Amino acid sequence: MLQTAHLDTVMRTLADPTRRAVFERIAHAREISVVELTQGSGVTQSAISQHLGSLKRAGLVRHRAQGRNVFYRADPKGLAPLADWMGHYGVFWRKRFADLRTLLNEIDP
Amino acid sequence: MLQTAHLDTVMRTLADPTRRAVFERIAHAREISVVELTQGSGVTQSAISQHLGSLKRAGLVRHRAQGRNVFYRADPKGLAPLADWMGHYGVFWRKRFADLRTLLNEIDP
DNA sequence: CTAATGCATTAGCAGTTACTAATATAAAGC
DNA sequence: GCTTTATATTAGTAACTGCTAATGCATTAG
Repeated sequence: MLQTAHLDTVMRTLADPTRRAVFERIAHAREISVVELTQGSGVTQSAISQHLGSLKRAGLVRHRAQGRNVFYRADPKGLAPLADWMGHYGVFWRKRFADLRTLLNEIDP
Repeated sequence: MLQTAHLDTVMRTLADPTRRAVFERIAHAREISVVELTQGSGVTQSAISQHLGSLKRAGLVRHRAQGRNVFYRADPKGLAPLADWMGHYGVFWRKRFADLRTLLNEIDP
């Protein structure tokens, strides 16, 4: 399934704490350059660039080149596979909860 | 942060497709034994057992021993850190996951 | 009791990954 | 022009991970 493959990519991409921190900084800033992301990250510019490549391939961020800078911004749609996956659990746990309530009401009306 | 450490564990645990598949099977069944989980999983019982250990440590599942069987069930609260994290992104998701978070906290198995 | 079953644990290994260092490219400043 | 700055890419490496095979330990079956 293509859907599942995409979820796989998103999950694996966000699983790494350093990369997730990069994503969070991008998401909280409207737009941010690679220099800024590198500063205070604790890793080299190379590492940041590689993480950005992963985030980009996962569809979690977009970028825009301006002069010798490249600005990154989060793509809200990128989290959709994860949101869908979690939403699914919300639905059926709600249903299970409802079933349990029904059962309890039948036992003790 | 302890919260962040927990999210880390949950994310890393669910990132592996095999392990996530195990979790999904557990969640969809009310209760399921290790034999059943092993059947049709494509991996050995040893692998399943190790995945169950990870899921347990991440707080995503609970278990109950009965005779020589061990039955696993999903702990809805285990997904709370993930729902919490996702709630920080976007208006649409914030509302969805605020509701889910409430639900997860209401359930006490 | 002995054999078989269910599950967990361990060791070892192959594949993956996150990192640094080095290098390439291109734009901006001098 | 030459130098500096911003980013990407590549190679190499140490650490991690998910797997199997082997083993141990209970519990049930015969």
